[in-house]
Amino acid sequence: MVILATVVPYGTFVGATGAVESLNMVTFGTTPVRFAPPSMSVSLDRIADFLSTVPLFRELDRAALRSFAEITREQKYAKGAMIVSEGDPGDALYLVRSGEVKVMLVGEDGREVILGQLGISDHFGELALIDGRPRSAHVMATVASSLLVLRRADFRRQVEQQPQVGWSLLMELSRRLRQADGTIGSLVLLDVPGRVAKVLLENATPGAPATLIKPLTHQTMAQMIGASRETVSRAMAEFQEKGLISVQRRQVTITDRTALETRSRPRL
Amino acid sequence: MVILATVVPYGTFVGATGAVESLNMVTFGTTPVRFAPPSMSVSLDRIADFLSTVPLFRELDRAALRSFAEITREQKYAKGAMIVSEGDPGDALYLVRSGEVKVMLVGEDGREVILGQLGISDHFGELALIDGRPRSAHVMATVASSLLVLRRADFRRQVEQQPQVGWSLLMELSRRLRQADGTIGSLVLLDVPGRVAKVLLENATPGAPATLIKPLTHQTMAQMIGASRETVSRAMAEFQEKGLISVQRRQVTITDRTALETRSRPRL
DNA sequence: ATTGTTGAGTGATAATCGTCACAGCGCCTT
DNA sequence: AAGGCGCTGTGACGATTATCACTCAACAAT
Repeated sequence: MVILATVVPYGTFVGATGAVESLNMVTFGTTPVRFAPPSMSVSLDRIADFLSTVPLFRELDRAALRSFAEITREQKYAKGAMIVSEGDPGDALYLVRSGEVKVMLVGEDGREVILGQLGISDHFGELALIDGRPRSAHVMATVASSLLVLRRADFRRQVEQQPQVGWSLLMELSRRLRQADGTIGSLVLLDVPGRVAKVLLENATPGAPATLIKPLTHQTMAQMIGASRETVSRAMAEFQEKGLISVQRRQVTITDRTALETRSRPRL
Repeated sequence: MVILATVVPYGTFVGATGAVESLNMVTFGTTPVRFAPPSMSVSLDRIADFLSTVPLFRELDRAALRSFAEITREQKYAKGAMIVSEGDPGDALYLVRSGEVKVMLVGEDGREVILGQLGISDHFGELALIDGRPRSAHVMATVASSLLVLRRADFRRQVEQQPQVGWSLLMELSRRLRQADGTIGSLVLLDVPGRVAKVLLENATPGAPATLIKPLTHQTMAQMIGASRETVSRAMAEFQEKGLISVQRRQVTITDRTALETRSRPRL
C-alpha cells in the first residue's frame, strides 16, 4: 500500500474510493488534544459554537460544550471517501460539521441500500460507541465533508459527567428506531410507487406547494426504497401524468399532497 | 359488547378481541402499589427476583430492584389480546413476566408485519417512554401472558436515581437498531428463500445438528420476512429436497448449516 | 368416533418488478 | 463546438412472488 497523504492532527484530507481507495486507510493522528498547541483555544470556541447546534448537546452549558470540544478532532473526507466500513471495530462518534454522508449497506453483489443520509449537525457511529460491537454499516461522504471525531473513551468519560447527553442519545436512538421500523413496514406493505410517494413526502418542504428539500436522483431514491432505478423513473412518470407532482429542470414540486399521501398508504 | 367479567383490584381479566373471546379479556386492577395491602411486600420480593433477571436492571442492587418493583403493576392478557395499539398515547413500559407477545404493524388492508417476538424478561414500550410520542406499533399477546407495567413518570423518576438503567436502555436500543437495519438489508437484498434461511438460522440452537428454539408456523415466518405463507412453504420444501433441513412432526432440524448460511447471503 | 380447526402442500394464473438495451437531454470541460 | 458524463425515459422480456382455490394431515373438542 502506498501512502498518498500525510497524517496530520487537523485538517487531513482523505481520498476518494476507486483505485485510490488506499487513501481511505490513512489513519488520523492519535495525539490527544491536551498536546495541542495553545492556538487551539481559538478553534475550541468555534467548535463549541458548532456543538451547540447539535441536538445531542442541546442542553449543555458553555463550559460543558468546551469540554466536549476539547476531545474532538477534525477530519476531512473527499466526495466518495469511505468513512467507516461495516465490520470495522468502532471506537469513535462522528459529527458532520459540513458536507453530507450516506449510511448504507452493501450486498456481496455490490448492490447498495441507503439507510440514511446525514447532513450538518447529524451524527453517526454511536451504536459501536455504546455496545462496542463492530460497525453495522458503511458510511460514505457523498460530497466533500468535514467531520468531528470523538473517540469512545473520551466521549464516555464526558457523558458520565453530563447525563443530559445520555438522555439526548436515547431520544436520538428512539427516533431512528421508529424510522427503521417504519421503513420495514413500507418495504413489506407498499409497492414501489407507494414507497416513492413516501420518500417524496418525507423530503418535502412543509408548505403547499411543497418542493423537495434537496434534489434526489432516481438512483438515490431507488436505493433508499429498495427498488430499481427504472421502476422509480416509471413511478415518477406516473405521478406526473396524474398530476400529483410536476418536475421542472429536475426540481420536483408536489402539486397534490393528499393524493400522494393516499398513494403512500397500503391498499390503494 | 357484553361485559362478562367484573373488574376487581387484582386478578381481573380483560377480554380479548372478537366476539367469543371476550371471556379471555381479564385484566389486572389499576390500584397503585402504595395502596396495596401489607401482604404486598411478599410479592415485592418475588417481583424484585424477577426484575433481577431482566437485562435492563442487571446492574442494580437489591434495594434498587425493590424500588423498581414498587412501581410495577401486574397485568394479565389472554391469547390474542391487544396490549398496546399503534397511535395510542404511550405512557408505560411493559416487562414480559410470562407468556409471549408479538410486536407488529398492521396495514390498512389488514396485512400484518411482525417486527419482533418477545418472551420472558423482554420489554417493550420504551420508545414512547423516552420521547413521549405515540406508540409506533401494535403489541399482541400470542399466548396468555402476564406483564409488569411501569408508568412513565414513576419509571423516569427511578431512572434518574439509577443511571445504570439509562445505559442499559442505550444498549438495548442499539441492539434493536442493529437488528432493524439488518432486517431492512434482508428485505432489500435477499429473495424469499434467502430470508427464510435467515429466519431459520436466527431461531436455531447453537449446536449441530441445530433445531429451532421454538416452533414457527409458516404463516408466522411469512409475516416476519414480508412474504406470503405459500412462498414460505415452497422455500421450506425446497430446503428439504436439497437436504438443508429436515422436518419431523413440525420440528425443524438444520442438517446443513453452511448451505443455509450461503443461501442467506445475497447473490447466490 | 365425528367434527372442527389450524397448519401445510401445491397447481394455475396474474401482477409486479428487475434487468437489459438503448436513446435523448442537460451540463460541464476543453 | 465537440465530446464526455450523469441522469432520465422507455420498450421488451423474464423471474419472482402474490393470489386463489383446493386438498390433505394432525390434533383437539364434543
